[in-house]
Amino acid sequence: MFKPTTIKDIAKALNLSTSTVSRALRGGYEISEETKKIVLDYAEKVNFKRNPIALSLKERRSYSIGVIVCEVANQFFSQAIDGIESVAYSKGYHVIISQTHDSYDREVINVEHLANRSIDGLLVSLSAETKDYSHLEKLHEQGLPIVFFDRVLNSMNTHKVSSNNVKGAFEATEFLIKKGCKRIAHLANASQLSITAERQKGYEEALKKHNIPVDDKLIKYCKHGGRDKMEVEIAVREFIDHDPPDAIFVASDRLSTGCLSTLKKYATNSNILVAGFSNSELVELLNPSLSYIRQPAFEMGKKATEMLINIIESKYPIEEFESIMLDTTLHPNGA
Amino acid sequence: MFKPTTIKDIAKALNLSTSTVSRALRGGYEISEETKKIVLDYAEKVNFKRNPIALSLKERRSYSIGVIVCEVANQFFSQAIDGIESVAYSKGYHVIISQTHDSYDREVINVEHLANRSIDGLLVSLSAETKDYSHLEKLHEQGLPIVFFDRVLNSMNTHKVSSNNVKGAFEATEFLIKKGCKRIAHLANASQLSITAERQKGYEEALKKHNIPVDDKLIKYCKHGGRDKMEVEIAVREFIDHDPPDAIFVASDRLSTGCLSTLKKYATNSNILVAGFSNSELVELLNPSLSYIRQPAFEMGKKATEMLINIIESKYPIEEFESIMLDTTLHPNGA
DNA sequence: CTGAAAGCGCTAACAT
DNA sequence: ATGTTAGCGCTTTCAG
Repeated sequence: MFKPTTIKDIAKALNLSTSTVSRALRGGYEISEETKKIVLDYAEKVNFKRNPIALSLKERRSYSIGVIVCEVANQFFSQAIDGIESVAYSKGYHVIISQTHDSYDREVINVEHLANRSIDGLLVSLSAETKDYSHLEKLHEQGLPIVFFDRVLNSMNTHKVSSNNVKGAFEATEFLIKKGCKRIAHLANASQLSITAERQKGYEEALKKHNIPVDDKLIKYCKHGGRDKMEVEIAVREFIDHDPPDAIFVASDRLSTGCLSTLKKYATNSNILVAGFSNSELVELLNPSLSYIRQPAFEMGKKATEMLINIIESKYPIEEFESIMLDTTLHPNGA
Repeated sequence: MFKPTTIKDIAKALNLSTSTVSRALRGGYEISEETKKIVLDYAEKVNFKRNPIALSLKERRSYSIGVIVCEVANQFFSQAIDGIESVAYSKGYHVIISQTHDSYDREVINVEHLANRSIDGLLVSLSAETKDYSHLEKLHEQGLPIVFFDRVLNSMNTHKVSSNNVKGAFEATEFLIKKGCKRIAHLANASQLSITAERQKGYEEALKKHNIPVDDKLIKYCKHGGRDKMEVEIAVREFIDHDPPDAIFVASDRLSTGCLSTLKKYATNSNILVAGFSNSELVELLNPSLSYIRQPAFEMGKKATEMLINIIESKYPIEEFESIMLDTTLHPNGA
């Protein structure tokens, strides 16, 4: 069995008390250099590691933070996670990742699970299906630090990090307009998500600026965020099957690729331009091609984590919360 | 601050002893139905959750397993992780994911970190850079259960799960040959990886079967597994810059896409066929197109996790270890 | 059927 | 400078 050396083992072997060993190990100034050296050398020799579980129990904190995302396979989220880890590790925190696959049920289960694991704080990007927020609100009221990123819950009073979705969507839509498109459809994510409303706003503002009427029939929502491939295919086919648009503005990564697949399958020579949010590294290789809006995912992950650790380590309850917004970049592509 | 209810709180509130509460909570048969009901109801009411950290300390195990992969953004690994989670969750284990980004240093740090977090077992796919295995061997000798998947360490006596790389590579190479290709290059991963040797073996066997000589100049290794984009670009350009091959067989996911990018950039109309390992869901949309070998990633994750939990929960030390091999599937594509 | 007490590994008053 | 002790939350003998 896996039975690591404990402080007690060392104390016994060296004929010292556990507290002396403990203090020597953490370099307490009250311990003589001599003893310190003996202890340190011996600890080294037997490959001693303090048991973080015991520590957590004592300190009532685990030095780990939980992350709730829809899926790590999505490049936006894996890049954000890299950002999260970079900050967390440097401050001595462990990161526990949990995927909802855009399912509300999984989100509830995972949040509970993480809370049970005594995490010190939670980084959340909501699942596409989530409409009821009580699982998060309950924990927040109990004092668990929570920071939202990307898909935020506006009604909760805490730090939030997102990209400037309105502006990003506006730029992409205007780009399509300047390419000469008049009928621009919008393939959107689940309607209750913060990003959905924001991106739709940018889309509509661009249309209005250029005197193109907003047509509700040209807007479709995918309530499972594209987790179900068929829902994307159905939505796109409704666009193209009669009176097709000359462009589609797509609101998120998984939807963008789903949209391209459908176009490739059912509208091979259609010349429909597509612009959409995507952080995939493969975008440049795609055909049909995709003009894409890229979010500063790594940066967002970093910022959110810094904010979270600030709350966790703050001596006093925080009253003032920030909402940070980072700019996206548009990458034109294709004909 | 975040201070959950404890068993002690309940005991006090109900005027019982902590042991009675503890037993009632876990349905101990020695407790009267009446008391049990009172305790359960009250626990429900105050939203009591047992503290898993205290439990871990007591039981000397954490019901969590660590996973070491190079990166979650790689679809092969994210699919494998889904498989891992599906088994782990159903058996009551938590999954802690850790990325090496194919760096040896990160691998060492992460392994130590996980071991310190008192995980009950470790699932490992080696980083491309790793040549020294003492960080893993040390833990294994101390009794930590370890199961390898995909990039296995053959010299360690434990369970292993991989796909049938020799066969997969053979089929892909033979497919290229049957397409009429004669000069088939091989873009390989770091030479010390198990998968590299196996896939090269399949490649060479296919060539030999069809009486094509193996040419060392047509084989290039990427020692950072493509983490450094330039290394892929350099390798591919060496292939194509003079006397280009008519096909390239690529040994892994990141390399496959890197190879396509380079071809798109420097050999747009070359007609070089590419076949490679990839579990990306975007493959069908790529241009240039890629014939791909797909690994049963989800299945591999499941199997590896089942094996790991078997070791963890086994009453007796395990002596007989298995090496499972799963079949890949070839998906022809393009002209 | 219920309670008291010890112990998991570690730290931190509080002695000495 | 070092030792003793209590306690973090929970389970589990051992008593009653």
